[in-house]
Amino acid sequence: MASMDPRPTAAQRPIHLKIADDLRMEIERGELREGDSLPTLEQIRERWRCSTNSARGAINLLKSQGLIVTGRGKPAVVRTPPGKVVRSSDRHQAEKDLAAEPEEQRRTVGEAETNLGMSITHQRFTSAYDTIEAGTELGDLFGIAPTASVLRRHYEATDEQTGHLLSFSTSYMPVALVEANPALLDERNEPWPGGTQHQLATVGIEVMTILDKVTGRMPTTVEGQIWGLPDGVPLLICRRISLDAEDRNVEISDATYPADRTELRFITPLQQWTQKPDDWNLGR
Amino acid sequence: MASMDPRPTAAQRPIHLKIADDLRMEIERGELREGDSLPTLEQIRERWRCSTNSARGAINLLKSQGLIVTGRGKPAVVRTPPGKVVRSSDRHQAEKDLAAEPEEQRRTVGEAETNLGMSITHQRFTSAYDTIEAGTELGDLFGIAPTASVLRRHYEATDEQTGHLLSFSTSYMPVALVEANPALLDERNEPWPGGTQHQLATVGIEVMTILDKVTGRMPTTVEGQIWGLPDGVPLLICRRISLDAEDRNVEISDATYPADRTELRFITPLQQWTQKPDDWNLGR
DNA sequence: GAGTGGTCTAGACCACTGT
DNA sequence: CAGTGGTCTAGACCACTCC
Repeated sequence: MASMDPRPTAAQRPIHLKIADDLRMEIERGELREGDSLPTLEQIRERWRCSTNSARGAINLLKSQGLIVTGRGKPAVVRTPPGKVVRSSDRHQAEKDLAAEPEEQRRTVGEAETNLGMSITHQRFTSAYDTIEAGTELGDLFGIAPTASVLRRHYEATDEQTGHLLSFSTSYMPVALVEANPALLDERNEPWPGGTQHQLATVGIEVMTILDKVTGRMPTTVEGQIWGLPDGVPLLICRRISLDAEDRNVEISDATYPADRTELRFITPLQQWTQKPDDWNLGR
Repeated sequence: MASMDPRPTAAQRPIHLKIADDLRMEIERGELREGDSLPTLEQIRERWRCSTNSARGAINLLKSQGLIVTGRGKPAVVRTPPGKVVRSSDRHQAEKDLAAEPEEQRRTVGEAETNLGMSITHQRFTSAYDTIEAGTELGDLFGIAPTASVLRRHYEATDEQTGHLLSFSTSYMPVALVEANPALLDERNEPWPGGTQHQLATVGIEVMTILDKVTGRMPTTVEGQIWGLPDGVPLLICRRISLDAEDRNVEISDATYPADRTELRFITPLQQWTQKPDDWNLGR
């Protein structure tokens, strides 16, 4: 098997890969720790006897893998991953419970509080509503005509100091479902006390199941800028579908999260065995 | 605000970013479709009047964002994302149900069948057991001493044709929990009919809750090779913790998935409202 | 102002694809 | 064997940080 392998030998392996591997091993062995400076380009050139561009190739590779961060005038340093903010699925039940509370209760728990361990005063929260045609994708999901109207609600929060995004999501609901309560179509009613689940309640909809679909991809250049992401940090992409008692899709929400500072957490309760397996507790 | 912005003007913006943006816009506008060839380096040099290295810079950027794939001798092409394999949390309940079935039932449903829509004959499945010290991280999670023994089970499946990884996971269980049934410590008993939940049943443990923690990061060079990943594809990282009726952690499983071909799906059932919200069904 | 990374050029050679 | 991308060199200039 190894003999069939057309891999280049060590000698002809690209030098920038060799450099990057050596540096990565130093990081993994702890010789370079978080926050430490990497060798300068000059030092890399001497140590591995290569040109500037090859040294840069190695640095770029490590950067694109999220291992280091760089900046003009400063040496590249080993990246210190930020702490992760947890977004747990038990929030779904908590929001449903909240929606059944009387208004004065609901008011006390704001929407913005969903967002991170950051002081609310430093974030700017915006929401915008519009109405669009469903199109084929949303039409299929909601089981409505592609020409039917869909209410699109866009939410984002930004850090006032840095201007960077802190949260970003878009929600879709069929207009036919919510127009019975015109207040739901007006963005001036945001933030709505009790959130989406209470909004749906005002038109007689109780959400019974929530389905989260999670995947990931790299940000575009623009996305990297607006989130303030260093190179090499992926985005987590989450589509949340809310279903009512008849398993109708009543709301779809798309959200993106920076993977380096986000942990999505999902809890699955299992039903108790009605009958234990026949070799239950063999051990005693 | 804009006036304070020290961003370079269009003129002094790095040329490789400009090239990459222009090409990305062509892709987004549909002028370049999936599978289409990008301009050659030569053409880029002419069109944007730059050097080879700058043209390469643009190509590398688009590649690291997962938008294109490249190969020697072939022009770069717009990437066609592979179909996504769904991994749903309802499998947790299905596995629990299976574990309660008699052995002949359990045998019919193999472990390998968990893996993708691929013919089983073309994949090679391996498992390896060893016993390690818990260490502080696992010790904390299991509530055992850092010096206590933990059974580590490693599973992977590879595509026999390409040699690429198809699935990869590592599972941890405290030895103290499972040693009552010595068969559990022997990797020659893999694949175990009924899976981990049945294995735990033989030592008197019923899993009642499963907690999934999901995040993402870029693969290292080696990880990219063994999964056969093109550049610009992140890994989804999933840690699954199984809890018994007393909320003890009884098993921890770490798995990684290539984000471009994986969708993780989580279902959250909500409890019915005992009392409808007081402005229920305002609309009629 | 010295040191550092970021950008850029012009051109060479090699590895691979496809005709 | 022509065309293409991958690697590499040697060196220039600029932007930025830190002393």
